[in-house]
Amino acid sequence: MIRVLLAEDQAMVRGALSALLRLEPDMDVVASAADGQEAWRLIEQHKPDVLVTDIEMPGLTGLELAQRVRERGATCKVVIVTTFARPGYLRRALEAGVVGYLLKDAPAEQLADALRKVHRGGRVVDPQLAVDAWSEADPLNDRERQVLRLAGEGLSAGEVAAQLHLSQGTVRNYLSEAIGKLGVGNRIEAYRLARQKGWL
Amino acid sequence: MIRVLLAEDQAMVRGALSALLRLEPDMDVVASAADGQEAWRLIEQHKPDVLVTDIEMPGLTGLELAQRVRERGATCKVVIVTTFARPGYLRRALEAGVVGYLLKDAPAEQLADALRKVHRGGRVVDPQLAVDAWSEADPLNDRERQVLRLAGEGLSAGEVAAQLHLSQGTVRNYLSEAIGKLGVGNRIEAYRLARQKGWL
DNA sequence: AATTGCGATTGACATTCGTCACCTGCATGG
DNA sequence: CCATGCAGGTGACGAATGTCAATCGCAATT
Repeated sequence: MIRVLLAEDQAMVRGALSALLRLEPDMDVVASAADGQEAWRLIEQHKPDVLVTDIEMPGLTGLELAQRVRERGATCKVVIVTTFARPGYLRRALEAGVVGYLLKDAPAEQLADALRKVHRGGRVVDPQLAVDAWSEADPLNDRERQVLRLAGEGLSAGEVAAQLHLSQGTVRNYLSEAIGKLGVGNRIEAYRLARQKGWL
Repeated sequence: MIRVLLAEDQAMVRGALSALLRLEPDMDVVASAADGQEAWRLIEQHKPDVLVTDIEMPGLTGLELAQRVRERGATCKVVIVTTFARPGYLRRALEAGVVGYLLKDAPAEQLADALRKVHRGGRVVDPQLAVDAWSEADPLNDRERQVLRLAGEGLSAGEVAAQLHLSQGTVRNYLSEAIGKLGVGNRIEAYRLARQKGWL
């Protein structure tokens, strides 16, 4: 019997995934959580074999949750199930000791199989995504990332400068560098590209 | 026996929702589709009682699908299940004759109940959302919408003008109006706000 | 002590953006 | 017929943006 804990913020999807796993005779969904904080409490309480978690959740993200599981020495395997095929996410996930990374685009039958494989000590990662993850490194440094994030939300150079205690010119320089590194034409495209790659 | 057709682009979620509904003794998921086109074919083929559809799907969106169901006189009720609590979406959905609008944030148990209620001839709409939908009308006209969509993807005024066969100045005028109507400071914020409201 | 490297800054420049007032057709309806 | 809109365009102005080269301070080398 594989004891599973589910973390997913959208209640309807959470319930549906739970129903899906309950159909498997060798699976037991011991609990489910709507965010990372709650998931961590339930992990300590139930000691599940496998944690199945989304990435983008309020409070503690799935990636941060995976890190915590590793740091605090919890014994459970972590499998990420997410919408986002972002190389940066996968990379961070693997660095956090995650042993499975599935996309919500993948067929539903694949989930139970993946959990069994992981429970036996295997790894399951979308192969196409794995290639992208190691082929393209994040070219941005911390400052560029910060500046790009804020600029992408519509703040002007001056407003970004005020928030980060930098000068307006410096902000424009960082933005210019980020635009150059990403090979695009303006801050809007830079933000979109970085976001899509999971670098923001 | 309520005969249900499921349209949802994420395979894993589609499978999970299907499992969820199959648990109900009075529900029968007769087929499921990964996009709007496929869903329409399956509706003609299976004549389901209820169509449960997502909104954002490749090709034909859930809203367009609902419109088509109404226009072509298919008898099935339409229930939208989506991530997006956007007033504009709900408004368009209701105009298209949709009788149910649920959020993926809502508890999973609610889905089956909603389908039963709809099947009996009732309506199910998130009450909070219903208020927002009628309080705020979309202030943008078609041109402003088009221009804003393209500008939001990082195109410059000149590039947008080329695509729409307009002059550069006109494009900037439309953008300026959109920015004014939305009460924001630049095209980036305008795009984000319009998108969030479901107006894009 | 001199050198190298790096984060941050400055200033100058051309381009793009956001705003506004004002023009041009063109359909519509009194 | 005229006038009242309305979609689209023009031109001009100031502000914000994107690009570069040069500078400063400071820490880590050597």
